[in-house]
Amino acid sequence: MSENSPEKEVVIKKNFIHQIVEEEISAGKNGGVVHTRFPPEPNGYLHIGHAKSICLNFGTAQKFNGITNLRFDDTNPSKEDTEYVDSIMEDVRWLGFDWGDRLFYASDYFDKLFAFALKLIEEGKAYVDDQDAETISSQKGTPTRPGAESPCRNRTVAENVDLFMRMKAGEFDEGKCVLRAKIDMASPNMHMRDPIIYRIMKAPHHRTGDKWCIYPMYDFAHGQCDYWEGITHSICTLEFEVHRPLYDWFVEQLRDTDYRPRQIEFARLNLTYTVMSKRKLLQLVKENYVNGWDDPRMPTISGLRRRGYTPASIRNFSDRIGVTKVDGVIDVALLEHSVREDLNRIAQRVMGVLNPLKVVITNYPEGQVEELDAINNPENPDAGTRKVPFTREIYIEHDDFMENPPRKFFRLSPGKEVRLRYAYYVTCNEVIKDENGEVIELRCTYDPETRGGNSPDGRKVKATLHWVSCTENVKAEVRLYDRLFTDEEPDEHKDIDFKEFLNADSLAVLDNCYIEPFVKDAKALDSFQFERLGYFNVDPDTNAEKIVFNRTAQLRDNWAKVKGK
RNA sequence: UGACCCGUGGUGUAAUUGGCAACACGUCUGGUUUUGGUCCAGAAGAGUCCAGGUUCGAGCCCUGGCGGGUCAACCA
Repeated sequence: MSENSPEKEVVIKKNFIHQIVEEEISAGKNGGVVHTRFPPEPNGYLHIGHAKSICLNFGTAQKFNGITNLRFDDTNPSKEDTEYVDSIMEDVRWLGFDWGDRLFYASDYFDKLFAFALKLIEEGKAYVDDQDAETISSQKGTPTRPGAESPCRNRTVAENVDLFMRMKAGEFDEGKCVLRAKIDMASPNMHMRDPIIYRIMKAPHHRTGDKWCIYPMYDFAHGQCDYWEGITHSICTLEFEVHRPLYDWFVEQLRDTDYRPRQIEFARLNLTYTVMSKRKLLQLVKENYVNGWDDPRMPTISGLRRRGYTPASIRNFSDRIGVTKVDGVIDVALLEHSVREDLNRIAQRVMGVLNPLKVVITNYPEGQVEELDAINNPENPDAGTRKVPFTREIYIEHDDFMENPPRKFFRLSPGKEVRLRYAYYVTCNEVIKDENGEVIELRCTYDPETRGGNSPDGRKVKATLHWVSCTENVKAEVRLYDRLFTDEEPDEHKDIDFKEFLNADSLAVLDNCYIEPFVKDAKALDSFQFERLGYFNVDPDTNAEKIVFNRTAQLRDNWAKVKGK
């Protein structure tokens, strides 16, 4: 894809996080250093919601001359996998961000975390609880009722150290005991009621192998990792807001200087007509409602990439939607607008017929092939021109012909003259139908004087149609996508499963499409505008036998609106 | 019902330290056009959840309501 034209800059409004950072810098906090991190758990593919977070974290650092770490939050080996690690790195890079040499894993800190846990035990701030999960849970209380203290709460330090060492040594089965921070079972904040910080999990870890059979919980790892990496702003989503006191509590136990990372929460992205939770996306993949994580209908970054979205379009989208603590829903139309905007500027134009209707130009010489000049991108004169072959028999779009057209139909109909883009004016003389009365061919005549598309006598036509030669073309399969769900918020219905709203027509495969020869050497992911239709890119399923296109987005279509009324 | 968070056109965001609500998407008009695209011009649409209060003046401050969200995994 050509990236030659300058990227349109979306005006980024100063969001509340920028404002906080700005105030801290002018107050001299952290010596003016801004250091963020993007901390995905490698248990699934990244989606457009993560893109928002990536743009926020990397973007905030960039804005204030800071840097950003990539850190995998891999504290739960039972769910995590290197497959996800690889895809996440690919996606972040593809979006256009660089973490330099600062690639980290929470598992890098397992030794330090263990030592810190031991320190808490020695200070009487943590204890081993060997009650079963259910009992511990029942002692937690409820949001409105305080919890009860565990009978294990007052073990001696020596006892706790011994037990914890034996947990580490693998002497206990999974679920036999846990390490808990000793904070406050009566706290109005559930997360402060002696949270579990280590559990036994006899699963090999994708990085540490069999070294550990106990693993730290998220709350016991995240803030500490931030602290050790010198993170200044730990930006996360709203649901972690209630975790913040705990985050601060651990950092407070750990720190030996004035420095502490600050957790700031923002609202996660929701998009209309889709779902964004990893669990639900995983379900769509596992249960084959879509063809994998990178199915072009998925809101995953890999899906959007395969669909033909550009990194710039996603970054612009992220900038436009803003950052707040209001939990809202963004209209997908805004995302679609962002790709159209970017692709309009950079996409090579080409003509392609998706639903062909054969047209024979009866007064055009048989066997003649003319090479006509076509503009590659009217938005970018530097893109130049190309030749398009014209012949006696061509295909036009079936929708561009109507035997009995309504008032505002400008396209071809019996007796009417239209322009074939970059070619000639043609007039429809005859309609040929099959035994079912379906129109299968048109007989037209052309005006040789109108070569290139203009009439010397100044005669105007109302419409310009795209076309492809019947003999000089590339045959293609084209996959048309529609929204995956029929409901604006498929997972916001109390009693209806989101899958009930799956759109049965979200994918339509057309295998009788003809594209002008220009695309014959196109490579996977190359984007084109098929004039008058939309943006299409080459799917990786393309091989020597057939070229496959995905429709990224349709062009705005006023006729469709008129027709709809 | 405990704690924490949130409440501005249809949607998402703005509104300098309080000064007559702005931008984008969407919608609707019209113009240009060899893409019914792009582009250009314009319109409709909120009086800022409600009620009090402070003030010459409140979307911004105070009080009290109302509405919504999050939190009770050995997930993150």
